[in-house]
Amino acid sequence: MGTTATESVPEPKYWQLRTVLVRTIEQEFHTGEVLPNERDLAARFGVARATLRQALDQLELEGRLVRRRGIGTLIAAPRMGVPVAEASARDTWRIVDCGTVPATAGVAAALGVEAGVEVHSVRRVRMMAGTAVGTETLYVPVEIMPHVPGFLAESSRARAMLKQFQALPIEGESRAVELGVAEEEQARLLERPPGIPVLVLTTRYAGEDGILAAAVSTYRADNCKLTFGEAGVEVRAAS
Amino acid sequence: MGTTATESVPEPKYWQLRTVLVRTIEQEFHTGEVLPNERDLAARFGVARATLRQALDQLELEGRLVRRRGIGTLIAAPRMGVPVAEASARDTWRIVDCGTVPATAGVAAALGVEAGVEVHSVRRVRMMAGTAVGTETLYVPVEIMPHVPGFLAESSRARAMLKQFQALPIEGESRAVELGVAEEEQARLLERPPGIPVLVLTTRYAGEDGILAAAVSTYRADNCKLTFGEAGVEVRAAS
DNA sequence: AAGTGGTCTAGACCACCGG
DNA sequence: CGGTGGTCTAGACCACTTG
Repeated sequence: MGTTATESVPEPKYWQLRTVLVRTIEQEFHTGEVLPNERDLAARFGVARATLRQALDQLELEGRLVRRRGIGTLIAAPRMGVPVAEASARDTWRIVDCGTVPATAGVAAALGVEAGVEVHSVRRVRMMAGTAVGTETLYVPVEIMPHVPGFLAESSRARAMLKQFQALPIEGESRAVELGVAEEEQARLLERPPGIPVLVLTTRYAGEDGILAAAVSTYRADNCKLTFGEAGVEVRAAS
Repeated sequence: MGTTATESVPEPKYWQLRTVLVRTIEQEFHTGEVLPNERDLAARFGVARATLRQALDQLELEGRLVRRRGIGTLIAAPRMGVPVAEASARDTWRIVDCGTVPATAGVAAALGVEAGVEVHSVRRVRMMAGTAVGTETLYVPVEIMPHVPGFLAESSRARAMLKQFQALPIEGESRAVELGVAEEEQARLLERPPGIPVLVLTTRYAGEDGILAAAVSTYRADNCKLTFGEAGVEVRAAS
């Protein structure tokens, strides 16, 4: 409603610039097209390159742009919808490794156990459209799954862990989503530099007597839109 | 900074700096404490202030720091868990305004109707611990709720709309979460400058014959962690 | 080799907060 | 007033991609 016309403090240049760029790319560019290079754009708008880059940073965070070193700045494709509900399709996941280690403080909190308790962990990468969109580490206390065979090759052991996990008497799940940045480990798995923004999804699997397992997933925030669909209510956005 | 000498591609300084700072603030600082000012920190680490700020930007995105103009940089409190399931507590919401307008392209897509169709909208701000943590705009096609009284004061009309919405025969909900930045409107409601990162939650309410309503919410990404099904056993087996 | 985005610097000025 | 973070500049060099 009446937005005050009086700006006691004029908006920063990079934000004005972003607004102009949003309009421009919505009206004059299509997915995959290349913007003029940063030096030209900065000159055209009469700002320093650093200021222009601040505006582009915003647009990249919104998923409107993709910047590729050595190539240029492109209009991004719409974000992929990544279903977070239980999925059967195992082939969209690639197992990375697994292990059995004492729980860190964070993991222990998610599992509702004491820090240091031994837990199994399986790390996977989620693939969509040929690219890595997310990582997941599943944690299950050894007490919950005591009979994981130890003599197998790592990939076989990981599969055994997942199979046992899927057989657990899970009664419910609770999830949380927050913003984070990819550290070295995740960044490598996502094939991106460290520091890229990610959506961090924490899932807790509850049984009758408490938490049976927990998973921490990171999804590329530039690429991905996490979807929580109730199976019956899926909407056909495709047309 | 004596780090590993041979990096095929040495990590950027700001990332190394972030790593150092993470360790420092985890070990030597508590919530609410104030870091040394940026100029001192930059000097201490032997980098330009802009580089130090790049590292602080990362930490702010992760919700570890809060920067206050004129005050300093503080260690942030842990993020608030914001339940996203249906809540009864209406008092945590503050109605802003409402209206009846043609659907924009985005809204139309969420509702599964054609752009331009008339829709009711109600805008609210979600308050937690005395601060605005999120905004929400609810959209319901006029066709679904044809009998909203038009002669009332705005606040009464908004309440009437919400009441009618809650009486709709909703059979299921599907949600999506993605990253965005707050534009002028949301930024004002959140009492923050434009451009702050937000988690954008899109909820679609489905009835038997299609989408009855949709809501677009934005939550401060620095502050908030969206939680789904906190109740522990809030299960909904798809059947 | 030429062109792109990514990083980094040194310095300046501004808006805000407190005493 | 002095101190803080926020913005902006002009320039430099690096890493990556393509021809």
